[in-house]
Amino acid sequence: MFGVFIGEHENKIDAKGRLSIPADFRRELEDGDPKWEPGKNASMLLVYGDHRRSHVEVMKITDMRDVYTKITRMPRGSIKRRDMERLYFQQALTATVDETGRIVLSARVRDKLGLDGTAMVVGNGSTFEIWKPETYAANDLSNLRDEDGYDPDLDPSVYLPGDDGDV
Amino acid sequence: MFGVFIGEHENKIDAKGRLSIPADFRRELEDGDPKWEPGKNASMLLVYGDHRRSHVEVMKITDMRDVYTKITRMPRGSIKRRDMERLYFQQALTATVDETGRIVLSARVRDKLGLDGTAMVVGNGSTFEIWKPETYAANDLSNLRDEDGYDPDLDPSVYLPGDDGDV
DNA sequence: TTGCTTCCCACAAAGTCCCATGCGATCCCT
DNA sequence: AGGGATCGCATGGGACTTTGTGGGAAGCAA
Repeated sequence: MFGVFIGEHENKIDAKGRLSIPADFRRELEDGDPKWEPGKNASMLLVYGDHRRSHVEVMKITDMRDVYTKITRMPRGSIKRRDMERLYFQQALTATVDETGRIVLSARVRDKLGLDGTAMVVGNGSTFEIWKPETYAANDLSNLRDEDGYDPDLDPSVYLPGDDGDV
Repeated sequence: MFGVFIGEHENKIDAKGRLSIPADFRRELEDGDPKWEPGKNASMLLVYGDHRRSHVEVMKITDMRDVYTKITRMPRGSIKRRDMERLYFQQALTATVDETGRIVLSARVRDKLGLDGTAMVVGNGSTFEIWKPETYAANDLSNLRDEDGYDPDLDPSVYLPGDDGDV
C-alpha cells in the first residue's frame, strides 16, 4: 500500500507446498513487476542463499533488475562479484502467484528451511521474508546480544537516529 | 489542529474490532498522508512491537517514510538495523480509517494488548498511542520513578527545557 | 503406471462496505 | 437570549466481498 512490505503473517503450507502470499504483499509485487497488468499474476524472485541463511528473501522484479545492474558494474571475476552472482543468480529462483494468490515452494526449499505445516511471511521494507515460525521466533534476541553495548531489554526505537543525525 | 496529537480519548471496540479514531486525530493523519485528498480516508502505521511494548504506537505515513530512509542508511545486516526492521516493518501493520472514521484492530493485536471492550487513544505529540485503559492507568507514574532523579510527585512541566536551552 | 505439477472449483472465516441511530455541540432565526 | 434545526461524531448492525485454505481433475514427465 505504501511501497513497502509491512507486517507478520503466519500462513499454512499444504501437502503440495503451496503458500498464500498475503494480499497486500501481492499488490506490492504486482506494482514491482514490469510485465504485470490487471488480471495477470505477479512474479517475484526468491533468494534462498546458502547454509548461512535460514530464511528466504523475496524481492520484487524491479529490485532484482537493480541488483543485476549493480552486479554487472562490479569488477569481473572479483570475489565479491562472484559471491553476489552466486547469491542472486544461483541460490535463487523465480515464482509467480497462482489464481488463488499462492506460490509453490519446492521440496528443496521447504527442506532447507525445515518448513512443515506453517510459514511466517514477514514484511521487511523493500523485501519480505519467509521463515519457519520457530526459527523466526528464536531469531529475536537470543543470539544477538553484546554487540557494542547492545541492550536486549531496551526498546529498539532508541536506536533511531535523531533528526540531527546523532546516536 | 496544531500538527500534534493531543488528548486522551476512551473509545469502544466492538465485536468486529473496530475502534473510532478521534476526529482531530484523523485530521492530523490526513495531513501526514501524502496520498490523501479530500473525500479519501487517511492511512497510518501501527507499531505494536514485541513483549516489551504494552501499547500500540500510531505514526503518520510521512513519519514512517522518514523512519524508512533512516533505517536504509544503517549498515545492512547490523544488529541495530535488524532491530529497527523488526520493530517498524515486522511488528507493525498499516491501517486505513473507514468511512465512519474507524480502524480495525485484528484479533492478534487486541489479544496482545488485552483489549476487550474499550481502548484509550492517547495523543503523544507527533504520534499517538492505543492502550488498554487499565494498563494505561497503571503505566502512568508507577514504573517511571528513579530514572536519573525523576520525581513522580513533581509537576512534569519542570522538565521542559527553558528558552536558554538548559536542562 | 507412478509421481509431480498446474489448473479449477468450493467454502468458511475474516474483512469491508453501506446504512442507521443517539447524542452533543453548533448554528441560525426570530 | 431562547428554541429549534442542523451538523458532526461515536457506535451498532446487516449484507456483501475478499482472503486463506482444502481438495479434485487434468496435464506432464519419468
